[in-house]
Amino acid sequence: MSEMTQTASSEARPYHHGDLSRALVEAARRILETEGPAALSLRAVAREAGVSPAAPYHHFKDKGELLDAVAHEGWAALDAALGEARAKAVDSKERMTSLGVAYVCFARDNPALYRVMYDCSRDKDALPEQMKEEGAYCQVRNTIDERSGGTATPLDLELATIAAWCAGHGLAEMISFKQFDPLKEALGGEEAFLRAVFEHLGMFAKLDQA
Amino acid sequence: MSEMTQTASSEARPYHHGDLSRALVEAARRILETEGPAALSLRAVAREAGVSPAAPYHHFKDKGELLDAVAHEGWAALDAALGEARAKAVDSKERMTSLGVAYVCFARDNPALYRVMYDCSRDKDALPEQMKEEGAYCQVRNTIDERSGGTATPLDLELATIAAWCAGHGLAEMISFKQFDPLKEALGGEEAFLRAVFEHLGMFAKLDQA
DNA sequence: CACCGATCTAAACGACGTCAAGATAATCTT
DNA sequence: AAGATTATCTTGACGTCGTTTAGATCGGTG
Repeated sequence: MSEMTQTASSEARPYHHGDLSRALVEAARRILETEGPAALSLRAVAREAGVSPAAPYHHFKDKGELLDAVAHEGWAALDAALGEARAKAVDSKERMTSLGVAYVCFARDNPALYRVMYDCSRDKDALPEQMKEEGAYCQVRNTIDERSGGTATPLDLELATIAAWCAGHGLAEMISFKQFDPLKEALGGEEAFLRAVFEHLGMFAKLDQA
Repeated sequence: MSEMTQTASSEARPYHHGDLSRALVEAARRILETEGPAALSLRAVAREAGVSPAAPYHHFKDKGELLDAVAHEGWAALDAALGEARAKAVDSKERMTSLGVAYVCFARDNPALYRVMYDCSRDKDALPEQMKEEGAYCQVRNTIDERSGGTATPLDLELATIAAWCAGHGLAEMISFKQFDPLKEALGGEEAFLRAVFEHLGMFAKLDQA
């Protein structure tokens, strides 16, 4: 089996790595966290994993495919984060806001990973299949459905899910702009700011009045 | 003065271009529209403008500064688009939705430019100054203020503006995913889809009930 | 007219993504 | 167990990129 996850500084590695695919993805995530998306070159990933620049091509068709793998892990992590938030909130009314806050916090805490996730999606003009089957998107839809007491029509449910997703993503992209720092302070912290914006969105006005 | 906007194929250009800054920005926009953001290299821009790869450095500190100039024009174009939409809508209730639709349509019709606009903002962790003074952001705030009859507190007004902006941006980024194509058809077109989502956002529930 | 600063070119550097050839090791066949 | 096959990794190369340095060219000022 594979030894430790190994960086370039380790002792001599056997000629065959053992599990280079995995090591490359982990190296990529390490670079993303420490140096940001701009530093994420294929060569840098290979360097970090301690292999030659051409080695990754035996495991991924090209750079894009490696990033796809990274993005896949990102979506899985987001799924998990939303799942936790959903489980914690007891009140159905509050659960939706918690979900939104959790989404934005994930993006804030993993900005580079979040960027890669959407960059990959854009290249394929589609959100990952992963989301369709019990992924993050479904969690949002289920939470909304639950909140509406199951009375929402499929169309309304889908529209509400899209609306919520867009609001979350939009806020996730805005939250890092320092423009809003004074406002965050005035409201007593970032999470309070998030909750205030979500409240203003009143994303479920239509469902509530039904 | 400057001759025609000139591509690489034109007849011999004088050694000094005349207005290379402008020509470079225009060349960049041309490349963005025809070949997309991935093809937008400094060298390609210089090629398109018919100058050497080093020429741009006498007008812009680096590639980022050229993109800043492109982004600046993008924000101006967005301002104009929102201004038009705002002027057309007579009903105060409808005006807000029209503004949102216009925003998303701008992003859909100028996807590469829209991307450059936000990429530049991210590099500076701030939306452009441009927006602060009668720019797009102010137009949204003014429209919201107008709608609330001027009764909204400054805090509520700011939060509502942020909420609306996030919703618009989020929807703008999602609209291109083909995931939602069936839904668009079901609703009878893309604009109908946009309006439906905006309606579901009920972005002004809080202001309306006041 | 001579000069000077602004503008452009030519040539080079290192880093990048990618590919073709060859080396090495694990696995399969007999 | 020995040889053949296949998967994996390295070396070296190609073209492109952003950027810098040195030199060529030109417009305007004395």
